[in-house]
Amino acid sequence: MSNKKNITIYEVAKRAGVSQQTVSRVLNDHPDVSSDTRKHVKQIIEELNYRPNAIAQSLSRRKSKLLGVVTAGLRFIGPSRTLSGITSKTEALGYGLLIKELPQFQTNDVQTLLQWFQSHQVDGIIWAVPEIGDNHSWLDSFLPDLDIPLLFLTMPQRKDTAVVTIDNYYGAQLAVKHLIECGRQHIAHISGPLDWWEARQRMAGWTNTVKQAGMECLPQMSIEGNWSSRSGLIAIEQLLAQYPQMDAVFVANDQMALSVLLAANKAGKKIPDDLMVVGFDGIPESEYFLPPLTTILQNQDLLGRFAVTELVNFIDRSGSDDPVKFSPHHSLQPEIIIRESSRKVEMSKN
Amino acid sequence: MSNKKNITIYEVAKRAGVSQQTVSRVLNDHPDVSSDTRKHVKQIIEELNYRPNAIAQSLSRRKSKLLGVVTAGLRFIGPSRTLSGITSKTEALGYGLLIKELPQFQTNDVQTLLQWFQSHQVDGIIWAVPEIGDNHSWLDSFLPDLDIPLLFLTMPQRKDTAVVTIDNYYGAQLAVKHLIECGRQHIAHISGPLDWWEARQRMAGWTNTVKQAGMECLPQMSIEGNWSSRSGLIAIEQLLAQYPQMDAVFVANDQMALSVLLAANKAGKKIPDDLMVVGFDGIPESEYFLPPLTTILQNQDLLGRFAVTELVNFIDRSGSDDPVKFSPHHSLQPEIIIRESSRKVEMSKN
DNA sequence: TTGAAAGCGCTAACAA
DNA sequence: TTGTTAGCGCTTTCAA
Repeated sequence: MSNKKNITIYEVAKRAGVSQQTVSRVLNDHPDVSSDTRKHVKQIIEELNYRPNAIAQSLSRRKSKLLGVVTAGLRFIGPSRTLSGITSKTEALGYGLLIKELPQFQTNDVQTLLQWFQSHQVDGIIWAVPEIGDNHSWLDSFLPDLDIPLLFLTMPQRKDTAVVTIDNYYGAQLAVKHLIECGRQHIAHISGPLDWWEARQRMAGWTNTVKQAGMECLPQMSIEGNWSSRSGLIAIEQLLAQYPQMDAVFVANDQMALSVLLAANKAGKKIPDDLMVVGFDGIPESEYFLPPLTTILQNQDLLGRFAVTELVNFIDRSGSDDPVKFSPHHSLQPEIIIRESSRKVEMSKN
Repeated sequence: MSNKKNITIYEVAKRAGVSQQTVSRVLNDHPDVSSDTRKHVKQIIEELNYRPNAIAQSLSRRKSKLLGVVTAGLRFIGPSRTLSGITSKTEALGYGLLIKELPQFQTNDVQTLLQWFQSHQVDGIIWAVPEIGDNHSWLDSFLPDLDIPLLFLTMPQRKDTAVVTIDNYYGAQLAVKHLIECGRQHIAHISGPLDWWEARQRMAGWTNTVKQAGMECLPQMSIEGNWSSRSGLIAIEQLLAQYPQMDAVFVANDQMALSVLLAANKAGKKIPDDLMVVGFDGIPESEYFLPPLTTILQNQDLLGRFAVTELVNFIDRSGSDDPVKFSPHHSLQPEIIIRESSRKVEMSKN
């Protein structure tokens, strides 16, 4: 039972025999305080176990030292890893974090959301919802008169917009080039849902790399999944039927790749000999799939951390001199982890 | 560029030709406003697109309509699913959410954290970090003089403390009973790290259920893992060596079960015929393991939602009459999902 | 039904 | 180096 009423800066001032302003100065490490006074005030603060009221500070400073983050799909591992990166970097830079998770990836209530953050005086916002369909179409209408810096994750480069993303196109290239190096000639693709920008990027990486290698790239060589293991299962079965020459498949995420492994096995296909499989994401479990899965590792934690750094840098700068334009575009490169599902088969003949 | 200065309640009042107090009454649906005035003011608010400053409201009301959540390990699927439940229920109940993720499950900076939340005037806190080792030992010292309701997730029942958890003991019982019903006699266990309360509960459920069935329960029948697939691999290999009679294994999470499947397969054990495997968690991928995994489904999303409901209920009540004691204890029951990894073998003989 | 004044706990501007 | 006086934008008395 802490019966003490809320201790304020006035209590401290009274006890210390100084004005509340002096206490405020001590709190904010203002230089104009004699070291004796400072020491004394600090001691009183300690004794009273006083902590400044952050709400009052925010109101007065018109700065909250709070960031806002909008996310979606935390039940999936990707978004939550990104969030984890965001939380840790936010903390490290001395900010707090206000979080909103959209119930869907698509929402028509953007304005309310933005206003909520605004009314809470957040110093910056990270929009960590990937571009799907036209779920970013509101940008044109709302972005111009938002006076809070807003940084987007996982969407295409865009004029006057700050974006940090992972290079999915490059990741797909890595996957396909690896399969080609392994001598595969008929590389199929199971894509993510193609209204997702990321899925389209991965597919484009596949398409172009295959073509550039002078290999055929036909419609029956790819099937659209929806990221779930179940959809991967359906896709691989269809692929097995409609594209029997297939000797490798680049799957747009590890969950789908998991069931590809399973179905191929059931269909009597040996992996990697008959069919090589490469996934995407680099989830920890992929190392223990049967067989262990070659995959493209995207460091989503880093993505989140990077986004926060970028945003806070801007916030700090913008306080000073000229209003810098805030529209960097960065894209982080994933890397390939080669495992048994695509281990080069020994060429015993040549 | 929104050149308009921040619109305040005064602007609205001036434009509407009323006092700021009247505007405030309209904002808060106070009854004492004539419906004409109300309508008029609302219209002005609309025209100006005015939104009250939440910070100022918090300061004045001494209530923030914000909840705080402390989490850890968001890179794992469990904590993030719980968080997801928390975000959605928080939103649904009209609250905002301030989040802190601990860098480790163990922290010695609890006081700072609590004070941070306190200084931000949160109306309640959810401590969503599972009990590991003595990472909750601070409870005795700090809890008494915290004047914010605090609700814990995933720790043992405790006097004068609000706890919501999943019944891990019961879940383990479900798993083992199922294996016994399938006729298995030598049921081993791969546990989680035993400094985790949840891991101990699951192990206790295994131990007692095995014993109650009149079966032996020896030290060499269980091995401690650390939740990772890698540790599951090591554990099953050791188990295979030191407990060859084993005809079933209850694994404390699905990640470890994944590599059990893999290793058993490599060792020439047929699943489920030679070895039945039951996991814990019910991750979506488990349906696509090879073979599909029987597992104990714990609904962590629900856990999060439930916690928020409980907390907000208390907050709302506590405003009213007598200071109700806040120390409910609830435990949610998991359920079993039976799949191929433990499908009852046909008894052709009897 | 409405308004004026005070205050929430702090910071900022100006004096002293 | 310190203190005084105003706010920050709202809600809460208390009058009218």
